[in-house]
Amino acid sequence: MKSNKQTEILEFIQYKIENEGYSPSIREIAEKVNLKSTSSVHHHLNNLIEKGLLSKKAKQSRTLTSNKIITSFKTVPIVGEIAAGSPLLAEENKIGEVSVPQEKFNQNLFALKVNGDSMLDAGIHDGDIVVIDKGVEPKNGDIGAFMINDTEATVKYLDTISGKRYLIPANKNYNNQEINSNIQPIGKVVSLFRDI
Amino acid sequence: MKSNKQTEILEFIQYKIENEGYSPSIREIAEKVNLKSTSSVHHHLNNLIEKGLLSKKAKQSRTLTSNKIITSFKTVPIVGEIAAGSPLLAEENKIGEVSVPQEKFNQNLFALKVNGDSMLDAGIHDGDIVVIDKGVEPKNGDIGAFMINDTEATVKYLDTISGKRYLIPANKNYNNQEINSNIQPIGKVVSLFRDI
DNA sequence: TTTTTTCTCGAACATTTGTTCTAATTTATG
DNA sequence: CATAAATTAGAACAAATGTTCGAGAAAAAA
Repeated sequence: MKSNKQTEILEFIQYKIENEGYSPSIREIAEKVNLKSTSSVHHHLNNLIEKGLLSKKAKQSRTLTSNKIITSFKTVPIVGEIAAGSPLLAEENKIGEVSVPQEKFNQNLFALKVNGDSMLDAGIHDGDIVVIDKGVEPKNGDIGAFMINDTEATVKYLDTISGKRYLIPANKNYNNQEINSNIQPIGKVVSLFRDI
Repeated sequence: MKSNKQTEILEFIQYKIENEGYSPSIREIAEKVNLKSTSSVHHHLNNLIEKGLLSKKAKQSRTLTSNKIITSFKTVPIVGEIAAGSPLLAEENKIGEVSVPQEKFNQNLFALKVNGDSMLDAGIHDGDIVVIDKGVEPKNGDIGAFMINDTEATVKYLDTISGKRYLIPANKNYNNQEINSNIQPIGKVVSLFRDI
């Protein structure tokens, strides 16, 4: 039976963290929820911590954190057009971010804005954002991201046809491209985002 | 010319906030970046604030916030298959979550797992997650979510053909469906997620 | 009602923490 | 080298903040 005051306190803490970017102090909480004594708040905080709804560092100010059980997401940088020579993964080229479930993938993620319609038949449209896992080398049948001549990035199917490996677009207006030393795999495409 | 120390400080603050959930104190920063005096840190903090890279509340502890321009995300529930009669938007039916940029949309968002390939030519595949804005009524040409007979949800194009309004699939194997009183618009499809 | 538990208050205390000032040190500049 | 500017250190101070204790008030239970 969670008391009304404690709900009030919890919600204020969450509001404050989300909107101000830092935890409220005990006195700020007291004022907000109309408690005259800091020890009253202290009491409720300990209660909330026991219930597992809050965490804090002892004797340190403004270290309250909410333990709300939500899926944890991480942000992934979207790298824009790739200028010749500039490293693909540099944060400097960031044009945006996407948010992906934290557990799902490892650390080596980045995103790329798709240019053109060469993968249209795979449901990948111009302007879509694809998330690429650098830690996974694309295998036959996978959709991968590849670097061409160290200047251009492209997203294509990878497959082997009569012993030779090709980048294969999902659009009949484009041709297969045999893989040579100028083409380096970047990673596997694992996720896709689209604004409609 | 951003000094090395200041970069170090900025990165530590960002790291701390992201991983611990709250800002470090000045003394914690001093120890981390090997400065013996709190005033040295104080000096650099003011510098970073002048440059617009940081914010803080004066005389209040642990209120440092990074001004890094990042998109803020919110989570949206994914509602699964819709059983007859059960309300579509109930959190109880949640089978997952997606994360979308906070500013972009209003509050009335939920997500739906796409069943079937009736929108294949629009690049919407079986198993994709579509985000639906309940606050926006789909107009002609939009992709919308619709409730049929209060039991089934579907995602289709909406358009008017010779004066009559139709739900139009993006797949030639499916037929248009004239809108009658059994079909209610839920909202507009605004975003799409796919795991590949 | 009586008893018990929960909640609240007030005050005092100990740390933590931000702030300020001056001087020493280092680094850049001419 | 001499000078100026930037960086760092040290100490002291004031304010903010978490913590604790005892007692009273309110609510719940017996």
